[in-house]
Amino acid sequence: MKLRKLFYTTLSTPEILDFRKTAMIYSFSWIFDGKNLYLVVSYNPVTIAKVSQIDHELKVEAYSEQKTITKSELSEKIEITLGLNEKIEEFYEKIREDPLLKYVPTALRGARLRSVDLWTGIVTAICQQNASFKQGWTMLYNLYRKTGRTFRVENHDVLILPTPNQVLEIKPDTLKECKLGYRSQTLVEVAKVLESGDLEEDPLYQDPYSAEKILKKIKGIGQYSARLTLVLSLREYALPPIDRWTTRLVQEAYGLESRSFKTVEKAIKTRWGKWAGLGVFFLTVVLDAVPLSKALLRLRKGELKPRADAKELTPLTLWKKL
DNA sequence: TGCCAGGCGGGGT
DNA sequence: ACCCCGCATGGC
Repeated sequence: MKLRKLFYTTLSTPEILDFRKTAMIYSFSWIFDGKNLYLVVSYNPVTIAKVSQIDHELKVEAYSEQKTITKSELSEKIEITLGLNEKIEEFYEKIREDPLLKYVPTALRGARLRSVDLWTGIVTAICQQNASFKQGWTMLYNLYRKTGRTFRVENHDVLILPTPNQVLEIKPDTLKECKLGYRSQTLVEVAKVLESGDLEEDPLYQDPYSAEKILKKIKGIGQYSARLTLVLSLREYALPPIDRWTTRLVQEAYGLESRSFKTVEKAIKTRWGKWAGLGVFFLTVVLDAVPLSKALLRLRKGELKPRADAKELTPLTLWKKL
């Protein structure tokens, strides 16, 4: 399906913005092509923004099945998606000397988190459960490729995930081909909940504690997945998603006696404050999301910058590989 | 082969 | 409250 161009607008950028890195991090090839970032702005009607940087502005072109969005609505959407209004210098101030994140303000200066919609966020989190980074991103890739829909923006194909309703229609064999294993049941659970309209979205946007509680009601969504979803889709950083990987790295870096959840959470909140969730996100980027044993070796050697030359699959090279 | 990986829920204390 | 186990699947 080819989308029609509606209009374009421009957006002024904050002083600290590295558009290229922001666009690259954890993006598949259909999201970033090396120059343009393709963002799903709406599912109904499907509307995609093509974003590129020209001098000190962002050029934002809207493509859609139907004209319903206005220039100001689009601008606001892009600002939120790219976190252009976040005072990232406050975060940098907190982590300037941090044993885990000290290179974020330099090596990744201006990189922001590219947020996604709630549904895409939950699906992403499910794929990260009890699997390596590589396996998790392969699962998500399979879902897009085998069950997603393609929309053409000029000469570029943009994939979007099936809607919850569409997930419930996928044949079991097709879902199995995506290699989610037992996680596919959770995917179906989430699709059912979103489709039923039972998910109370309002409290999700009010305080993070009730948001976490609401998401955890879904069978298969625990604390980690709930919090990761909040980070990825609502830019809610107060509650850090803590997994085995983060736990061990934080324990080692800060010399914690215990690696209990409470101890690790407290250490993270103390160091990174209200930016805790963003800190966990960037921790995976600076360590190229390598498996735990390798990550620990890198920490001991002080190799806490992402490898620019990486030939492997990393958060920064995903767009070239998948 | 066997074990582990950005978890999770259920059943045992 | 905790502790422990099984759960698909792929990679080593």
